[in-house]
Amino acid sequence: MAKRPTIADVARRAGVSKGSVSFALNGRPGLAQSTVDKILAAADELGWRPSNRARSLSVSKAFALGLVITRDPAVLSSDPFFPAFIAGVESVLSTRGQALVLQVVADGSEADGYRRLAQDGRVDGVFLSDLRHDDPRIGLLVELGLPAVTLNRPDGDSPFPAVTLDDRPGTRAVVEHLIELGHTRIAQVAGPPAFVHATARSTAFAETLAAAGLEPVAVETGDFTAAGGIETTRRLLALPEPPTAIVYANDRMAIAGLGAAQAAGLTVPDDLSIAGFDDSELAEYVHPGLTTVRADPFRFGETAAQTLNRVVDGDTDVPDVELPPAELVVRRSTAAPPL
Amino acid sequence: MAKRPTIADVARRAGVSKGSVSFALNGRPGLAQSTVDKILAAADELGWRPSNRARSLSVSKAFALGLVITRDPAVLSSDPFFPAFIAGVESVLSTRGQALVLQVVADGSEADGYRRLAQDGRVDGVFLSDLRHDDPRIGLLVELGLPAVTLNRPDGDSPFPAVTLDDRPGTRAVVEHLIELGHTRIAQVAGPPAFVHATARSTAFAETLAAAGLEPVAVETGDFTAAGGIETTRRLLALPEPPTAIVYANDRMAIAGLGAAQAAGLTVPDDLSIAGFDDSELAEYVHPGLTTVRADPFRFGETAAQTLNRVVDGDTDVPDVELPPAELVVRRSTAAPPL
DNA sequence: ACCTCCAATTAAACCGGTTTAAAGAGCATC
DNA sequence: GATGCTCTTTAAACCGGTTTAATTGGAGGT
Repeated sequence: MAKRPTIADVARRAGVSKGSVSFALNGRPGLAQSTVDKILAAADELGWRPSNRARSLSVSKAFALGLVITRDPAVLSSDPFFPAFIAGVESVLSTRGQALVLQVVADGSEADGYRRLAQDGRVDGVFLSDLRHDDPRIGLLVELGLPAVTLNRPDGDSPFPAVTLDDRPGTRAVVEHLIELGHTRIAQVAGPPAFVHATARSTAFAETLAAAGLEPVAVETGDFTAAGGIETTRRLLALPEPPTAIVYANDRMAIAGLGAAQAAGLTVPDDLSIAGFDDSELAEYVHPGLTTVRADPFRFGETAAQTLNRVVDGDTDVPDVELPPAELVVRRSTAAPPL
Repeated sequence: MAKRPTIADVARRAGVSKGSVSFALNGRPGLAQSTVDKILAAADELGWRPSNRARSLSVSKAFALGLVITRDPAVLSSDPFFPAFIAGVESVLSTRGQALVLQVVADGSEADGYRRLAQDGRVDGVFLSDLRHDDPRIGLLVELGLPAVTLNRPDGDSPFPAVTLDDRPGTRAVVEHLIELGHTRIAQVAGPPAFVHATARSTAFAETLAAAGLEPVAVETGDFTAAGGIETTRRLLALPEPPTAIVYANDRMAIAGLGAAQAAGLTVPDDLSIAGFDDSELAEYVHPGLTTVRADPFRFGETAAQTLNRVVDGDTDVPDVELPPAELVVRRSTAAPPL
């Protein structure tokens, strides 16, 4: 376990100064090509890689990006979004020698998470996920001077670029699909209205129905968890005139709702049609297969990382990026309503 | 956005030298109490927090731990283990001002992930999850000189402490539960035999059956994914004498298997009993609720982080830690076999 | 042969902490 | 009053890079 070589070792071996090694490594002009070659060869022979720690200190950068997620079971426990999103982020970071730093915080104290990342200088920028209406984190990050990219577009002013994926076309497609099947009594289980993406799905739902001259049987507000899916579904099924189709704001609630309907003695899709949102792994494999909307969280992560890196690199006025909208995936959980 | 204060600012304000400030901060003896108070007061007034970067450089520590996970959809996509595990890890790290660095790597190239974390000096230690038989990563980490803790006990020699959760009692309980219900034709969908925890569950399954004088109808090897759960279940149901109960090595395969059975026209549990492993969120809410085994990944993360930190802190001979075994959760997916 | 100018290179400061060796202060001892 | 000893405190080196300002050497011009 010999100590790793330092820049001084390389300099000595190449017969030049530390500064020249630094120049050669960073491809800065002003060095003769022959010298550059000599230095790179020496570095190679010694297997030298510059120390991140030293570099971090002298250039005041962390070479890392941060993601704060809440420990809230609703978001954390089995959300299909984050793992794939993170994989997408990493696919970008690994090519640039950057790392991803995770902060998991207690529900409600996300601010502390960002503050910690900033004060410790652990990261050069952060991802702002699960954007809320009038999200206080935007102001916080401005105050902390921490670059960021928002996932979805905030409603207020924001100095940060946004990477957006329009949930509305997918939701619209689901509703239209149900209407085409002949449904007129359609209900929704929405997500918490505090979230931007939850309300986007909700308004798209309402607007599509309205465009067809229909109105929702009922709209229940869930919390994106399976438990919430059960509870809201039970309420909908207990209505004097229950819906013949339910549109859920995510797959977890939909799969739980499917279970609730079956537990209530209903057959899906004969008695009740059910649609989700996400196309999570299990959606395809439950019985009946879940009609849902397919997003691409991996690509979301990839794009978000690229965008954030442009900001971090000092690019001003990085434009928002719009991802291709999620598309409808029709499976067996939706069919014509009972007669 | 004034620049953050440095140790020199604090020293000037307190009228002492940089060194004294450092001593005071780290609670080292040799300073008069009055001086310590004066320094801490000055630090407080300026809102000074030592720079992690500078500290990292001078003490050659990263103040961070690392986790490498594979991008393999089988492990990544909706594994209920990691998010909760990570939350547990963070609950420890956040109190110590440490960070968690994530590396997501392409399937099969985990070695690169660890190598990168080590060479970049990003972390002081790593978690070794999803331990395999004769896991090559152990040798790699020894070679890299990177401290680690293994999740489960490796079969070969290992210089690292292990945090273990015995899967066998839980599996045994499931099988005994099925036997008590009257099942004699029990099959298993195992995990990939390369994984230590997969074979632990498999041997416990086989041994418990054998102890009751039974033998498995069939053992299929799945890959922990929902798709694999479907496929193996179909094969089991197509046997000339199909099982009356199937024990799955995780919930994802079990839930998919449940779907496959229902799609084949069977009623669970009347025609077929099904049991999973993990007690993931959806287990409770699918129909019928899944009988499974409840592990505690949060606590696993917590304990692993504490243990790894002892190693990182230079404690030699940190003992292995055994977590309380997972326990059986009986729901509606298991019942007496059909007559 | 001398001066100028430019390209290539280097010495040294710097980032913000930690740590070691040495200096200084205060007091008892002889 | 000099010596020795402990208790505090400090100056300076160090971690391993980056960056700026200064230096060197050689080519080109007159």
